[in-house]
Amino acid sequence: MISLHWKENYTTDHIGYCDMSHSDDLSSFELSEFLKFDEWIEEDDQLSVFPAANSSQTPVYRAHVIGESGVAASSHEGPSIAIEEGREMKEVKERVAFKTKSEVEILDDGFKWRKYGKKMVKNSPNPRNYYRCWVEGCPVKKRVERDREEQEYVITTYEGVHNHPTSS
DNA sequence: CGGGTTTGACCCGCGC
DNA sequence: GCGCGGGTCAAACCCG
Repeated sequence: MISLHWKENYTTDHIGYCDMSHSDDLSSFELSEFLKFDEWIEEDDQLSVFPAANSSQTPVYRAHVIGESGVAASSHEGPSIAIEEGREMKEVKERVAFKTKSEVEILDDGFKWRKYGKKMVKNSPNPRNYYRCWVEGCPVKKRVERDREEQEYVITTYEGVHNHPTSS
């Protein structure tokens, strides 16, 4: 039913990010299918699903999991959105966060990003970087910061949905 | 010279 | 109303 696969240029060092292809009802798939792929995801974390920007014909959705542990303190808001086949997607401010084990903070996720800000966050020795999607008219933004207590992890927060296919 | 990045200023919502 | 924290702007800066 649900098959998961890592983006091919990611190694097993990277967690919490994957594409998901499906056959039937998206709103009722088992969260537990996800769990075995990611030790960070908690049982009661919310799952949000939205169409991945890709040019293929088969319906491919990108899924992220958001939970208390992965959300920057001030930005927590329920991202829950259910998508039904053939239904128009609801207009919501989509905001998803995931955590990646990595030494570098520049993770190639298939999109081009343009940095527009940097900020020191309170109670953290690490700066937070702000990026906007490079494509004209695309509303997507992302924040990248290193986890406060687990320095080997990078927290990336996406906001919005790409309105174009991935370049590169 | 041109584009993206840097970096301090600015702005805005919120709690006191 | 004011100060603080977080997000954004934009002019200077950097590097090809």
